[in-house]
Amino acid sequence: MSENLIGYMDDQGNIIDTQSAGENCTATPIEYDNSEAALEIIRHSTAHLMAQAITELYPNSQFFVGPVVDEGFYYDFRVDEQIGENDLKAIEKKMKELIKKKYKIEKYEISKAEALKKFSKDDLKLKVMERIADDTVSIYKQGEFEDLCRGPHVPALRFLHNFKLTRVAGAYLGGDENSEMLTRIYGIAFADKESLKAYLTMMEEAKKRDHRKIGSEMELFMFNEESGAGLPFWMPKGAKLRYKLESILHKAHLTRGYEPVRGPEILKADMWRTSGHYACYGDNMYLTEIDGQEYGIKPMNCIGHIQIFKQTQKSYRDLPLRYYEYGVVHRHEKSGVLHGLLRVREFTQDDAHIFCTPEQIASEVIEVVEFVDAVMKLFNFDYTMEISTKPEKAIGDDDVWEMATQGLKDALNENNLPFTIDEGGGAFYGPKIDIKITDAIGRKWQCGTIQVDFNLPERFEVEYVDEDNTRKQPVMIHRAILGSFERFIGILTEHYAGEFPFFLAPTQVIFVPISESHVVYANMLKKKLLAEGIDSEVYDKNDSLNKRIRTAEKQRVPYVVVIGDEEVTNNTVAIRNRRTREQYNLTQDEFMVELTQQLQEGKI
RNA sequence: GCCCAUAUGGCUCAGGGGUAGAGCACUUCCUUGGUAAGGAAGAGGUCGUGAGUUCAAGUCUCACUAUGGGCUCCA
Repeated sequence: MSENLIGYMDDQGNIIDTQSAGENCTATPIEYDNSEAALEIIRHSTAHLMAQAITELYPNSQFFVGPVVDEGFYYDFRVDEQIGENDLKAIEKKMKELIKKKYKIEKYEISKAEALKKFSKDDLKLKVMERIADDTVSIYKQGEFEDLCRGPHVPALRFLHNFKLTRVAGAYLGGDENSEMLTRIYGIAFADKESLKAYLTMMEEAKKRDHRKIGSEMELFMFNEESGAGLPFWMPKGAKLRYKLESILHKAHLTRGYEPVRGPEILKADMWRTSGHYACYGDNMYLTEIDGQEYGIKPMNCIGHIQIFKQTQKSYRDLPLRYYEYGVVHRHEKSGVLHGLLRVREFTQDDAHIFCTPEQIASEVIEVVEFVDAVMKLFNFDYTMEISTKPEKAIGDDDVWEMATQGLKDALNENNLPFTIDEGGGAFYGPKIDIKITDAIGRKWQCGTIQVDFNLPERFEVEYVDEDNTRKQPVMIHRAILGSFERFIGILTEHYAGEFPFFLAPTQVIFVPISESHVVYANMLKKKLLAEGIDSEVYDKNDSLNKRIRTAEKQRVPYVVVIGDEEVTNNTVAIRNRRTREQYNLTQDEFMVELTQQLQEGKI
């Protein structure tokens, strides 16, 4: 047996640890390294080692589950003491002490009945066993410590060295909000020191591009304690960035046959009763009273668009009719889930509603999907699509749901677009396709969404006159591509680490005149750029040249342009291109051509 | 909402039961410099909010507010 053998993998991809495998196991051996299978074993055992250390430090602790997850492992447990980040070091130290005792990890099996008796005083273990169907359970033992566990584990503690406990958190027992909250400690482990170090470095890098950090460094947006949580303020730089994104998208909507509309921010509560939001979404709505009547601030824009559609009589010739709005909505998100721009209580959706016939659903959905793809390509985003089906809390008939869901699947299938299914994840009024993009730290965020809705047109009695002069009900397709400007800009910021493409950068050019005599030329160029819709600044503060270049660079602007005697005399510019990290000289005309070309890149 | 942590000048942070420090930023002056920090002087905070303990509280306790890490991943 190899020194480095820590388990086997059978034909089905199941991991068998050395404790479970017989003497002559013929399955593929798993060596101690950073392979997926090896890491799973190592991390699982590290979780146990952590539990053992916690038991020694906090003798009253009781353990629930300690699985391996995408990034490392965790263990949920109940403990009398409060454990904070500062206690993690002590636990790590104890873990290292335990390793020195060179325990083997042994396994034995007992019947479930015996196990129930053995752990009769441990209600968490009993809870765990409730979820086990088998008649026998396995127990792993290392030194004095033993734990009910399915495995797999490394043969001995000597395989565990390169780990780090990363954070302590609270977690509901079984993930149920109404259950008791246990303490959870997360950790990570690798087969070698270098990989652990690389992982920790990567986490540091991810922190550096955190949109909250960059957003405050670049003065894009802010929050304010006195004003309330989850309510973002857009500072001049952020507002410029946002305006550019809005403009790009505005043009893209017009070329795709959308028409701009706008509804009020607040509507009578009866509207929300009719729509079903009051019943299904009321907990998340901000309600108020005006002149003795209840009103609700809109959490969605659909109602406004429906009213506009209904204002004039529509013919089948008007369909598909596409209304779009940068709709400001308010939603009461739980305080604990707020997160920078990625989860806020007031945000602006790039929202549209397409009124069409059932026959037009597939082609409209395809067009939206193409629109989504164009936007994602513009920013080089990877994204995935997911179809969500009927949730528990829903309105509308089952067969209506079925028809709409099938419509979405057909649209994607016919175009060979891959998707996954989220059973029960739909909105209460219809099935949907969600577009999820991955941010710099690998987190997935739902951005765009395409939702088919047969319910609202019925509830609001939306109609059009068909070819045969009868009144029919159109279908509504709700869709957003960015999702919200807030979240999307948050993700963009992390994606680009603040180095936005030229067509989005809040300040696109910074001029640094070498001395006072060059300021006039710089200001003239600034004006010229502004006429082309390009934002620039002139850094003529009384600082040294080097200092001003440094300050300009730190702003992450695409172009820093130095202006001196040479440039003024020859009508040229000396460019520092921050995106390509190159330095070169251009004539004024060449410069204008280069910039306007880059503006064009933002066209979709 | 729940668990844990954090909250000091605009920003980043140090300090720590006896009435606050640094760097950057800011203001003024000198310097007019060719590609990532020239020099000098100066202004600015009562330590998130409220209450309590104490002769004395940024410093201890409690509440609140805000921020951060979590709350699907099954022995």
